[in-house]
Amino acid sequence: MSRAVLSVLVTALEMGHSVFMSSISAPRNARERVRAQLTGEILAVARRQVAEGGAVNLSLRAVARDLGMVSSALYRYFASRDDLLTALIVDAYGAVADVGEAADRSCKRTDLLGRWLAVCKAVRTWALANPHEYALIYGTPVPGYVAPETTIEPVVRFSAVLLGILVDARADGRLAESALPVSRGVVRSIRPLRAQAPSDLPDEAVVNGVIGWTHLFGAISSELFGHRHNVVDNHEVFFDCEMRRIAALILL
Amino acid sequence: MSRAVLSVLVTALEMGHSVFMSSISAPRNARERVRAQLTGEILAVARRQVAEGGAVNLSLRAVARDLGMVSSALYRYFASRDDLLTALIVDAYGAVADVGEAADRSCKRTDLLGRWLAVCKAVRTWALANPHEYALIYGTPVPGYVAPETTIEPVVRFSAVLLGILVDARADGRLAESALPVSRGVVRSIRPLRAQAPSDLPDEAVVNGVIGWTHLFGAISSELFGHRHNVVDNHEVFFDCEMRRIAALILL
DNA sequence: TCGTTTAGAGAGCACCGCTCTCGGTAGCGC
DNA sequence: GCGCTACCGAGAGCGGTGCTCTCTAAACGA
Repeated sequence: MSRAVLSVLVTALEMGHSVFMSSISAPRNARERVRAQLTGEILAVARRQVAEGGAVNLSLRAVARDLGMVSSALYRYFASRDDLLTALIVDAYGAVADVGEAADRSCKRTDLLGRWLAVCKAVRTWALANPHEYALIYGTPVPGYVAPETTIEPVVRFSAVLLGILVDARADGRLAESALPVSRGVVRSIRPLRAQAPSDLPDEAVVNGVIGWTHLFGAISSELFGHRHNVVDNHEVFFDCEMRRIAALILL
Repeated sequence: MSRAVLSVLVTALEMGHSVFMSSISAPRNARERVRAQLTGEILAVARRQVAEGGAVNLSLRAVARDLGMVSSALYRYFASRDDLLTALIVDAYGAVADVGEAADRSCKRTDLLGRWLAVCKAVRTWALANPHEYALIYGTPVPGYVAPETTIEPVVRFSAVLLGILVDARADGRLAESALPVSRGVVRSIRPLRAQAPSDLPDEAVVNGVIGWTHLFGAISSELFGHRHNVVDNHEVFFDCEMRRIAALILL
């Protein structure tokens, strides 16, 4: 998927376009303009409802009522409740990528640890502020649900942030090397990511990147989903500590 | 909560007793025996339904139909759908504790790395075999849901397994020590767990224990919830690798 | 201006969780 | 052994859900 195509997709989403039912091109006439407008309003109301009561409590009928229309009319814009939820999921992925990129950019390129910690902190802060949207992404997936292609772009964007730190660390000779060798089997197991990562990035760095990424979302989920009840009582302090320890595994 | 009380609770649950609506004592007469029996059947059917379609698709009416009774009759046994789900959640916590304990026991006491890896592998295997029950625990919590006291016991049991490994490592002088000091703030942040852990266990070991625990469930959730799509393609191999790397952070 | 596309309203279907009432019965104390 | 009572299951019903289908009216392109 080319960068140009991606940006069109993103633009369409930002304008409130549903990628699922309407065309991706910009509104050409009044009808399409009002359609885009209403699609955006539906998404906004749905987003607010999810923010307030979680995905379980998202009701098409309630959204319709809120907008002063009848529930069946909503189906002109979203084919199903799942479709509406999917749009919100794509949004949430985008938000995570946004805050991650912003945090990374706010640091000096050479401050590798600072960049890593800033990204972690930014994602956690966003998750705390938007717990239900976080849960949309990292909570229980809907049984039988398959993530649409549209989620690929923001996910790639976020992983690019982490990979960027690793690439710069490599350039500065600051990649950590473990005593544990990376076996051929492990190298093969990460082939999908390997294919997207710069080829001069050592396998070990890629492995450690996945570990860091896993721990980041593991720690946030742990806190947000209540699994640190009776374990940790100052989540922020502990989070900083653990992300530093994970960083020590990756960076010198 | 004393050990004796705990074992009574566990026994009651194993017999299919609902801790929520019926008394905890063993059935004293025929009436209570048949009640316990039916409660167990309800739980079994509900468990199967969750296993097949996830928690979202658990329907009281469907459970009732399956048992040849009318839906309202179910409310004699469980006050609400949430109550029924809660019973299943407690069950799932218990299952995790069970497989963890069994895996730990199957290893030589001095084989610390082996014990850690065995526990991790056992939990992952259970999660793969029972994905929806895993999601019941580590997926999105129901908004407004507060875990009942009953979940404490199995959670403590599982954490005792991990702490046991740390305690034995300490005894054998095989606790890893990081270059990163554990600040006073961090020590304070883990006070709740500190209070339950053996007091001679160093703070750093407790911190690392939480990190290991976090990564274990982070990695399993990552795999099970599909976040390693296009990243890892041999999950088992990578899981083994990452849990070894996390172990290196904890054990010598 | 005329045919076509599109949007919204409304009724309705099948399901859901949950409540309440009512009649029958099984187990209890006496 | 008998009567009382606690309990249990059935049934109807309420308000809610997602989703479908049909109908009318309005906006559009030609």
